[in-house]
Amino acid sequence: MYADISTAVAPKLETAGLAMCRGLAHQATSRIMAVSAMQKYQPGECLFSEGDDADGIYEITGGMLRLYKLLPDGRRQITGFLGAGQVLGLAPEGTHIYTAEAIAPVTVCRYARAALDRLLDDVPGLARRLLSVTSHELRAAQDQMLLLGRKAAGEKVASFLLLMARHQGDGADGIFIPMARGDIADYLGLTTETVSRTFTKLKLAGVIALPTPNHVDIPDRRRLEDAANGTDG
Amino acid sequence: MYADISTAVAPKLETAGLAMCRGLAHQATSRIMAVSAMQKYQPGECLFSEGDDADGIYEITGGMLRLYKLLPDGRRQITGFLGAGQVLGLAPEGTHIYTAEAIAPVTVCRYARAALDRLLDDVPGLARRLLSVTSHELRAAQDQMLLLGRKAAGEKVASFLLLMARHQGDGADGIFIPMARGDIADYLGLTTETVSRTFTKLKLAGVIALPTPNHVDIPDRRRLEDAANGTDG
DNA sequence: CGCAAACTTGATGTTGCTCAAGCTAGGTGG
DNA sequence: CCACCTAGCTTGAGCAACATCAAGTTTGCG
Repeated sequence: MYADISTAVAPKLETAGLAMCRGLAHQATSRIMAVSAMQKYQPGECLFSEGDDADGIYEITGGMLRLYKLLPDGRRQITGFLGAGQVLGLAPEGTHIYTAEAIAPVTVCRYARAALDRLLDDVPGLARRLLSVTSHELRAAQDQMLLLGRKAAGEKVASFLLLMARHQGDGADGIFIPMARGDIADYLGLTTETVSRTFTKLKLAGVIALPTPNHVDIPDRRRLEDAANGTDG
Repeated sequence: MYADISTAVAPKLETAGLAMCRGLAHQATSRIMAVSAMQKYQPGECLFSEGDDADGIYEITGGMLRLYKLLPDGRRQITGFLGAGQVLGLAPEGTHIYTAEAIAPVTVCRYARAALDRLLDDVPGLARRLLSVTSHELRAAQDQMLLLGRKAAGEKVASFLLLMARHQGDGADGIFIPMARGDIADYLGLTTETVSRTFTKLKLAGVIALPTPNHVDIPDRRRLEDAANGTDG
């Protein structure tokens, strides 16, 4: 009845090519591809961990993964969920500052860091491309700080659902939630129980429908947006 | 008895020059300086606001400012405090995503965005320099997400004090706090009252001393670090 | 000296966490 | 094909941390 995870979370890889090379000349593209390799990861597998040497940069071509940081006692903060077309692993100090782990089966294109670094001075537009990637990550991080520091549970969950909807192309009412409640909780700074209760409240209020725990229908986008900003009752 | 704000928060501008040009050739430096201008802002004045066209990039040469985002109902999240040597205003979509406002009297060097953008393809190393700036911001943002989402009030305040200490050169025990309790609260996702009470608790526990509300002494750095990670009792 | 802004402290309230128990669906083996 | 088992989700009851509301107190400035 519903699409399974592997098809649902890898919706639309641009047939034209990889995001890393978007807007670059053909010759630049082929030089970049020369230092790349495709890899696959199963759910639960790590691409790299916090503290590892950052010797690779990755672009996701399919699937979904979570990025997170841990405190010494095991508390976890998920800093982002990444899907097809997104780039990760650009570490400033040569060391990864978060762990990257597959949620759904992931395929990535891996670029050797040292080689890419050498191309940086050489390939026109590449640095600008990477700057754009990092700036977008930064923008997302700042939105998330506002959410974590100042939004109430209901607003957090509503914001999360809107993010997922936007991420899945905004077209249909129905969105697929590939991650577990515990992952959502660690992303929003809540507990599993609070996330679950908040889903139930939104359902009872008629703002969303939950045909299965992993599928959310949004009959009225506007009401969800109000819930996300506290602009509702 | 204590240094006033203007001297205390502008400790050590590299005499050699501006951070923007760090590591660049002399000729590159002069081309960058050609598109720059010095400006001053008094406490409370805005360099730019969330949503404004991003037509300038700024480097702080002295003073301190706060960056923040607002929710429609006025709740505020401060995403960072910036001091001498830090760069801001690199907006991905041509629109600023936060407001930048002076806390202490600020002097900045402003680079016209369009001009700097043109230099990007032209001046070797400049793109790399900006990439490094953005990557550091991103790293700070991710640390802050962990703090906002998963740390308790005591851990948040202790982390903040360590950040301030690091920022001020780590040398002496005494650090100067140029911002108000309300600013600290909006940075840590707390209220003014909770910040104040938490200072008092740390003082009573002997972890810090508070000779004035704006001066903190840290007799034992290690204990404060434990408090910041929840590694203490 | 008086005022305003910022800080501190206290009393009370609410949100979301903790602990604990059922529920549901998917997968496995008889 | 069905019973069982497990992992993840949901629900409930009680509680703790932090917010809110409301005074005081201190500090710097005109």
